[in-house]
This record gives sequence, structure tokens and C-alpha cells, in this order.
Amino acid sequence: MVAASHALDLNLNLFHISTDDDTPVVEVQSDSDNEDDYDNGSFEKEADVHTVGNLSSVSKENKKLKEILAMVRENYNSLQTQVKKIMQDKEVSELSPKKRKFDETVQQSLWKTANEELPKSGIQRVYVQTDPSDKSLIVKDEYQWRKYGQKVTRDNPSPRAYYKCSLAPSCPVKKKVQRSLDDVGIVVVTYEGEHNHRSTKEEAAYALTNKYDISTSERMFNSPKARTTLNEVLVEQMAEYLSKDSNFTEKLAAAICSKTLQACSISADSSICVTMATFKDVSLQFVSVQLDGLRGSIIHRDPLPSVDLVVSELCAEEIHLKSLDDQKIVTQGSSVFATSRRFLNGIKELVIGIVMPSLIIERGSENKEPSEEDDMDYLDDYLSRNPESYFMDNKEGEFKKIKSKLPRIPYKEPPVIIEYKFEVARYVISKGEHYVNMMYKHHNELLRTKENVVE
DNA sequence: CGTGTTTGACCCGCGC
DNA sequence: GCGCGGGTCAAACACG
Ligand SMILES: [Zn+2]
Repeated sequence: MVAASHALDLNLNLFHISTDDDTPVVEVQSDSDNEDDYDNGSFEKEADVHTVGNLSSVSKENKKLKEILAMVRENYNSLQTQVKKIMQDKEVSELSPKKRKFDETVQQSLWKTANEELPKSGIQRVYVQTDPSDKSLIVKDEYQWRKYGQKVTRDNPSPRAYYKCSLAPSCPVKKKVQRSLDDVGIVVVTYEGEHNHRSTKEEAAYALTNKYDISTSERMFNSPKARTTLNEVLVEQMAEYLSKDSNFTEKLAAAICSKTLQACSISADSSICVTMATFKDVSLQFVSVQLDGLRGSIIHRDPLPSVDLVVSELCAEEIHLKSLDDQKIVTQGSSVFATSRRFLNGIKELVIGIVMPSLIIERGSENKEPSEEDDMDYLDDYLSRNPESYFMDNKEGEFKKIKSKLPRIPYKEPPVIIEYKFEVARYVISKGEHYVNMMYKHHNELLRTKENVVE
């Protein structure tokens, strides 16, 4: 067992609102006093009375300053965040040179302004810096909205757009978007009400943090059994969500692979690396597969295969490789699949499988093992007849039939499982900006025996 | 054909 | 009651 302590910052930005481009950032302003509405309409009612006029302009000025302050604060925060990320990413990229697109990220967050919670009221106001010529009044966030109206309002040349949350049919949240009177570069977004569901981007975060928080679970379900089933469901949701998020999988795979390759020398003969991480009370397990050819058959299967099945297939694939002479295998790209796994103790956990990129597995002739002729003939015959469908589900029966013969093929060196353990922490910088930090703890080399591969 | 947007009609509270 | 302005409905429409 080797002990080490490397900080692996994935900079996943899991729930970044990025997508395209002009996603602006947010900030909410806190004013508990009822006061004016977002369009300053009330201010425009300047009365003839002198004092009222003064009051109006002062109040308007005050509001403007408040907006500026909020933006400055958030810009400071996001800049600080960027610096932090850059330093961490620099550390990672030193290990494995990788192109980063900081400029985009930085630029994007400079667009954004601040975000604060309105105490009470359930009304949230957000200021977004956008192109003044953009008349669309579309502000992206982590929800889906259906536009149900647009009105021109008094004293504001820009119309006001009305949206209703369409992520959940019963969600009462409404959203109003209108360009600011004071600054045509700013769009004011007003949210009203509270969502009765999770946002698209928060789905994963919920599964990992909030819902697994014991107190939260106990609040919802008193029975431990109910809590267990709840966790199981959430684990499955999480697995499905992550496996479909190519942004997540690519970055995670790249980060893990570069880190694990650097931190520990993986012997060319080890065909499986298993990395484990604990995420609060949720255990993540990373199965790194260095074998080519298996990747597509695993991650493109629907539903995702169980880990046990994957391991079984890896055994078969390894034998397949051993049957080839002086095989050099170069995998390229990286892929991650996610699934769930149940242990003997009944706990279900999330499993993330990683196909490692750019690995060269050299198998010299010294690895070739004498094998029984009939077995190898049978296997080779099968493989040549069904090269593509070797791992397909419809060949399951035949596959098992072959597999039963596999133990008769002698191994000189049993395959090795390398188990990595990480501590995973997820940081929420601001609404919509999260990243994951993984602390490498140690790794363990195990023989792949029945004890190590949980049935 | 289902889905989301446009846009004028409509509704409703408020001040006069 | 009436007009005004903000908010919503829904029929028509655009889009894939
Ligand atoms: Zn909602």
C-alpha cells in the first residue's frame, strides 16, 4: 500500500451554466422593504412637489449604486475564483499538458454580476450584463421557461417579458425580464416564487449533497429502510445523470487518468484500476479500464451493465489480448460510464467507470502462456466469427458458455486491481458554479480474486 | 404533429 | 363607473 497525498482538482465546473456563450451572471439584490418595482416606474411619477422630486432622484441614485455595488462584489468574487482555478489547473496541467480554455471561462464570468438572496419575500432580482443591442430578452439559467406574455411598460422603452417555469408542470415560479432603465447594458430579471423541484443543473448536486445528508433524509423519511431505498434511487439517478453528461465524463476521465498515471506507475500488465472515493456518505468507485475495444461496448449499452458484468468481460478481454502475439494497444480519448452497484452489506453505491486514454499496453512474448489447445481454438474461433458482437448482450448465453472454460486457461501472473482512494469535496462557489476537488489518499494493489470482486 | 412564441384581448385592482 | 397600467390568457402562428 502506498501512501500519498495529492490534491487533484478536477475543476469540473459540474453545473456551470456555460453551454454557449453569453450566459450572464447573476446577482440578487437584497431589499426587504417593499419599495419600488424593478422598472422604477414608481420613481417616474415625479410629483410637482419639489421634495418628492428630490426624494425620487435620491432613491433612484441609491438603487443604481446598489446595482453597481452588487456587480463589483460579484466581479471580485468571480475573479478570485478564477485565480484559484487557474492556479489549480496549472498544477494539473503541469502533470499532463492539456489545453485549457481559461480565456473563455474568465470572459464568461466577467459578464456576470453578483447574486444575493432577498431575505423573505421570495422575490429574487438578478442583474445581467448583456449586449444592449440584443432585444431578445432571453436570460439563460438552470431552469426552463415558457414565455406567456410581453408588455410595454410605462417609462421604459424596453418591453417586459413574462415567463413561467416549465421544468415541472406544477411549478409556480415566474420570471420577468426587462432591460434596466438606468443602464441599457443591464437586464433585470425578477424571479417570483420557489421551485417545487430541482433544477437541471442541481440534480446531480442534490443527489450528492442535500439528499444524502442524513438530517434531510430523516426529515423526509423516518424509517431507515425508506431512507435506504431513497438513497438507492438517488444513486441510480446520479449514475444516469453523470453518464449522460459528456462534459462531466470527459473532464473527470482526463483528470483522473492524468493524476493516476502520474501518481502511481501502473504496470503494463494490470488491466484494471479501481479507484474509490467517498463523497460524504456516498461512496464513489472509479473503475479504470485500460483495455481498448471494450469501451464502446460498455458505455454505449443500454441499460448500463453492472460492474460485475464489466469485470467479467474484462477477464475475457484480457484473455483475448493474451491470445494475441506481441499486442500493442493504444487507446485514445477517454470515456466514463456510470452505474450503480450493490454490495454484500446491501448498500448501493455509485460506480463510475473510466476508460483511460493514451495508454500503451505492451504485451511481450513472455506473457504468453501455454494453454490448452481446445480452449484457445474455441475462443479464437468464436472471436473471429463474432468480433464485434463479442460483448453484445444477445450473445450473453454463448459468452457465458465460453467464460466457463476460461478458468482452465492458466495465468502466470494474475491480473491486478489497483484501488485508489480519494476524498472528494464539492465546492459551491456561487449559484451555478461548482467544482470538485479530489484528494488522493492512497492506493492498493490487489489480486483480482473472488474476495476482491464483490459479487 | 407537438411544442413553444407572439400578440391582441381580457381581467383586475386602484385612484379619481 | 371609468380610465389606466400591470399581469395573464389563449388563438394564431412559427418551427423542427
Ligand atoms: Zn420551477
